[in-house]
Amino acid sequence: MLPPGPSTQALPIMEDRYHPEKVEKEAQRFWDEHETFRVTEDPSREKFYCLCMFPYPSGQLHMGHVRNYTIGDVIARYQRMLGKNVLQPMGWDAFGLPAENAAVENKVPPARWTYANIDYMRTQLKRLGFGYDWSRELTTCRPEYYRWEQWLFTRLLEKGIAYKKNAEVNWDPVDQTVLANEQVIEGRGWRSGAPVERREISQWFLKITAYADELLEELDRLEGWPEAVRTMQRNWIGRSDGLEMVFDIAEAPGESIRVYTTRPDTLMGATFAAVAAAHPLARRAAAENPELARFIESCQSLETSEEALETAEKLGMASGLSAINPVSGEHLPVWVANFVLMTYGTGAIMSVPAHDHRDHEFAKKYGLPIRQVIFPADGTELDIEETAYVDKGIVGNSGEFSGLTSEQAFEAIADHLESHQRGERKVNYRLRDWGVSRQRYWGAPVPVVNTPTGEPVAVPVGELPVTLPEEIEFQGLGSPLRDIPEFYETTDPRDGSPAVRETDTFDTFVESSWYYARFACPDASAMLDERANYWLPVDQYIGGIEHAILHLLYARFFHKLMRDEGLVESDEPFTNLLTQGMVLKDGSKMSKSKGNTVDPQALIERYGADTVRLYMMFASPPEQTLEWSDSSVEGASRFLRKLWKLVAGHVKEPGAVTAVEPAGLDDAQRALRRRTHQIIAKASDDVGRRYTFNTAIAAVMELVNHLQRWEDDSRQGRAVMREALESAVLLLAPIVPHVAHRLWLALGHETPVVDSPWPTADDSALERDTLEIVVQVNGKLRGHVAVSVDADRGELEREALANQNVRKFLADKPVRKVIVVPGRLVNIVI
RNA sequence: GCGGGUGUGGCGGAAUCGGUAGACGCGCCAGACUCAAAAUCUGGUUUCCGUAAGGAAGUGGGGGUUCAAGUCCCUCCACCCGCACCA
Repeated sequence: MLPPGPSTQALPIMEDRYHPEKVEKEAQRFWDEHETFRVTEDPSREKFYCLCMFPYPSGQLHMGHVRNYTIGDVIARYQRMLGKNVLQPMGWDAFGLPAENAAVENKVPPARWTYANIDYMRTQLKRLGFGYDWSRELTTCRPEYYRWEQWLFTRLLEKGIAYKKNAEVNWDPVDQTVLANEQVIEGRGWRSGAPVERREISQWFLKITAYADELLEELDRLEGWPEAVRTMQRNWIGRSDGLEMVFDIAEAPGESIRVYTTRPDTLMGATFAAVAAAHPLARRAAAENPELARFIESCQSLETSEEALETAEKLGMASGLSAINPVSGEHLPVWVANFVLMTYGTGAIMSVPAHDHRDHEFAKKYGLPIRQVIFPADGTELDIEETAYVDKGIVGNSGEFSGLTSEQAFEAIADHLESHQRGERKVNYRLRDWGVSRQRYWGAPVPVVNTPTGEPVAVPVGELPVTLPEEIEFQGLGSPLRDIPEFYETTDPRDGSPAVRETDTFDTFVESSWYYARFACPDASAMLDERANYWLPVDQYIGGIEHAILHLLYARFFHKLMRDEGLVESDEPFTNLLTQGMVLKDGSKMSKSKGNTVDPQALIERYGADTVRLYMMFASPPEQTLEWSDSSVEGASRFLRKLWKLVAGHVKEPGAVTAVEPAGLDDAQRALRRRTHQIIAKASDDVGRRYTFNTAIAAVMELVNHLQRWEDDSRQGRAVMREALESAVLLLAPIVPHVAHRLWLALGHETPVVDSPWPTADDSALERDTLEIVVQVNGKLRGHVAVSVDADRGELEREALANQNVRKFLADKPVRKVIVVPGRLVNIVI
């Protein structure tokens, strides 16, 4: 009698041909009906939160989305097969400029356009079979979402983290509107074509710089992040440790400038000082110097962005004033220079041409002296007139500080100036506070009321959300909120006197900075509730490298804001980050403007979702760029047909299939079983640890190719075949879940494959009696020998020397040395 | 300029810890099936020499370490990404 097993049940009838559309509908209906991907918090189980960067609902999915979400779905389904409680949500980053542009073009309110896009893109995601918990879907343009960031903002206002200050915007003088950077094309307004002006207006900021150090330090601990992203963030934060010094102005007793340097050790090499054109001292000097005034004017009209700066020539003009070196008392001429930034440090620098490239270039151009005060520790002689020496070394020509190392001189000079109250150690950051207000309509309203005295007051919590009117006439000229009295007419919450509601909206990066947390508790009656601490941090975050800096930095910042508000316990939002590569065609990024896009929808309709998913995962590893190839998609489809046929043929054979009896296998059966388990081990490592899905798929393909030639229909022959087929289906299940669902049923299982455990390699199946060993002569491959696994070194050596082809090369030359790498090779050196 | 990365057949890619370079797929060539085509199956496919067995060369260029280098070190080149006067 046969032992009871899955094969004793009636098998569902299986068609000979693979019909992806039918199979996929069937699987998706099954998941829907069983609410397969709906999850709840379960402290008794290990959780896994897998998240892909949510899409902007631009109209339809593009290949980048498909790649991103396929990677995420494969990881989520794999983790589920490991038995974890897996959360994989999806939502919509729904505010943004394209909706406004589309509204102008199509005369449709941005809200309506956005919701229509969401509806269509949702069907596309569903068609691809991603295992999302749709009950948690969120849309950032809904008041029930953005009301909580408005709430947080009022808290930050109270804490002084949110504040108002003047900042520049792009102003279109013809359209009379503020332009986003993307709307400025070659310095002109995108619609009017008028040259864009810079205007200073009062705007809202979040004090991210208060968290600069924490954001920087924790990068070292984010070991699950790509080094490239961590480096980019480090550079973006740009911490520098230096000294801020006071230089008195010789011609104006009582006046001084503050100067920042990271190289106090070079102080005695300073031969002039330089200030930014916008520096108060420059303006003062210009008052009596029309030529200088003209120069300052010309600096300000210069393009301050793009390539203009890249090649900009260093220009400057002497101010006629001089600054006194606080250590030596030397008088240094003060120049106004276009390369000094008002926005960094103090807007004034000491210039040390000998040890700074910019100062060197400037000194050469204007004939200023160059004085070397740092010398290479190894005594190398330098031509300091030729090029600046910017490395650290030994200090010289510096009075009492001569002979010290750069590091010692830093400390000595800093101590000296601090003790005389002429300077202090100071840390500076490249990072600026985050300007969050936008003079745009399609965004979350900044929850503030502007009182007649000009003082902004937070909207009281009880009056939140401040809802954005959605049914509006949108012209694209300025924000329509300014034309809706029902929106802006309000009262001062403190005394009821008339006041004007803020019409600025938030930068859309605000919504995307905390959505990952809201997914944990999308219906919470607070910003977050205790469920957030079950799911957070996100175990695996997946998205494009283009978000390496801004989005990922802002989200980290928001996580800390929420932590300090007592909403989450963790310090960081994303434990592991995977940055997927771009999808290219003909060597360049797919884009509408280049006309090289491939529409995923057409592809899905033609081949089915599984083929598209398989191709995406097989074509290259996730972090690399993926070069699009139509014919390779064909290949993925071919493989699935082959697999289908193989399973169909196997289950059609009459008679039940027994379990494998390892002791009763012949050599060929043992070899097939070994291969199966080798591939389980390999694919598990590839999928689970390395995230190289392409090589996991290749391994399964190899197994399938082998199974195609398997003709042993004996009892054990069919048993090892069954085991191999089942393994292949399980290993592919996260990648091609629909066809795997169907094949798993056909193989007689009642538990759906999505809930079946990931296979594990059986060590005893991996054992073998003989090995093939490579024989080299002088490092060159000369032959193979089969040896028993327990052969010792001497035996290996004897076998190797006995090989015919090897002997041909040895001839009668003396063997100098034999290297034996057990289990691998023998190298004979002659 | 600074920082990071990549360079392997006709193409996408593999080679995980220094140990058989080119797995797997695409394409191409030949064959089987077919009236024919598609589909499918079988075999071949780095280059050069050779009917073959086999040999030589070969992982962007040059040099080095090692019994052994795509992998490690030095140097140069090309391309990609990020930052870009941050004192």
